[in-house]
Amino acid sequence: MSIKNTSPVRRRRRAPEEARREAVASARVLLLEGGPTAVTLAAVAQDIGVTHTNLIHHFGSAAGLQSALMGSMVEDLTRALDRAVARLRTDEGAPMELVNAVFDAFDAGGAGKLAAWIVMSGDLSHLDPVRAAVRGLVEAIQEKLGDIDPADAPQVRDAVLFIALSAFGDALIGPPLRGMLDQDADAGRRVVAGLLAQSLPRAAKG
Amino acid sequence: MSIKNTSPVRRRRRAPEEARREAVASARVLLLEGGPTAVTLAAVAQDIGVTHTNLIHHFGSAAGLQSALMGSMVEDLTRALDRAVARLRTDEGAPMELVNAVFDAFDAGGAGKLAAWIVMSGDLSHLDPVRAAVRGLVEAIQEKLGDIDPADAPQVRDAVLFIALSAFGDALIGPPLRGMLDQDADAGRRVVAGLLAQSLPRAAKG
DNA sequence: GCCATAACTGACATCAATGTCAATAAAAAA
DNA sequence: TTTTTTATTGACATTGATGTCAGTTATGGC
Repeated sequence: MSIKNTSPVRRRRRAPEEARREAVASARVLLLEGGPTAVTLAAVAQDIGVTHTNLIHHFGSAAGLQSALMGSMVEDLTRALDRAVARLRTDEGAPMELVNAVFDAFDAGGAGKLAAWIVMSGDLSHLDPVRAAVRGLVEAIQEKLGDIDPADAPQVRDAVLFIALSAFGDALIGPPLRGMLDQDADAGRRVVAGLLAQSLPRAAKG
Repeated sequence: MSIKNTSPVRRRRRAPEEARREAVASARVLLLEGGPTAVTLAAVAQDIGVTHTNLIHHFGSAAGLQSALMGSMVEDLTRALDRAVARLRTDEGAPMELVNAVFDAFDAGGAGKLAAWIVMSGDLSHLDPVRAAVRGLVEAIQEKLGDIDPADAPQVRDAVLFIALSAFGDALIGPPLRGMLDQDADAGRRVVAGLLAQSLPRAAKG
């Protein structure tokens, strides 16, 4: 007679939001450590201790997981930019503060690298939330400058474009490029802040 | 009795260098059109009309093909930077010329996107040839400025750093970012050139 | 012309990633 | 408690990318 040794396997069961949160967090680490190809269902599943089928259940597909990852990191980038805006609106921060905030936004959690991945993958729709944050940055700077000559308004947009391009570039190739030029880690920020101080239109401070 | 219908299949046979050149050219197009995941042995093989086994024969492995692609595009980037240096040494070019040259170098043939791919893939050794080109750029600018105060030397390195960061950033996210700010296609170059004119140390022109 | 070299191919084998499906177990609802 | 819902799993199937191998054909050197 065969003994049915059906020892009931204990399972942990998390709320769907928690399950998704855990998976996205793991996927983010994998992306930054091993690049885009490292983000696979199997890798994430093993990392957080579930089966890859479980991930498909929660995200629908591998593309769904990647999409959720993009959304999460774009959200973080947007939040970081919004924080920079808020700080700009309250403080009397020098240009260096603004530059640091934007550089940090692109650097923290590999947001810059992720943005590059999104661009290279082709679907730019994930970047939509960034648009509002960038425009908020423009408005905040304009307000901070007080009443500026309307003719100087384009300069603010130029400044934001320049800071964003530099911060993005720094997040991706900053380390190797600074190595080529024997520059320290803060060189990018320092240079950009210096240029910004020269170029931003002066205005009557509040 | 079976008739051996061995109609001899006609094959074309190229010199190995030509075969490699064709494959790398195809791989580059695939990379820029479809992103890193689009560069597969099967895709390249079908594109140039050979079998994927043939590519393995010439490049040893898929990684070998990717490495050759990286080498090819880094070579192009280096050449473009060297051309910018040469132009800088002969002409009386305005800052805008220099900025255009560097922006073009990162833009042409998707060099910037490829550099991002290399960085995200993790093996930075492929970027080694760029180091010499970047340093050459610094020296060329210093010569062009003539005898500058030695105390101003760091400013040249700073200038190269922010031009390179901006050009690289522009090559990757320039289009979508400019879209967010309602800027035209030349905005990035214009802003950087303007800042450059302000920041470079003045010196007695030859 | 003849032969050695190597460019080239087709037919496999392998592995990883994705996805399907039925069954199971945990939690909520009744 | 009983029922329903659903998070979770294991056992498949499928597809694509990579790689191996033996054999075939083109080309240069003799």
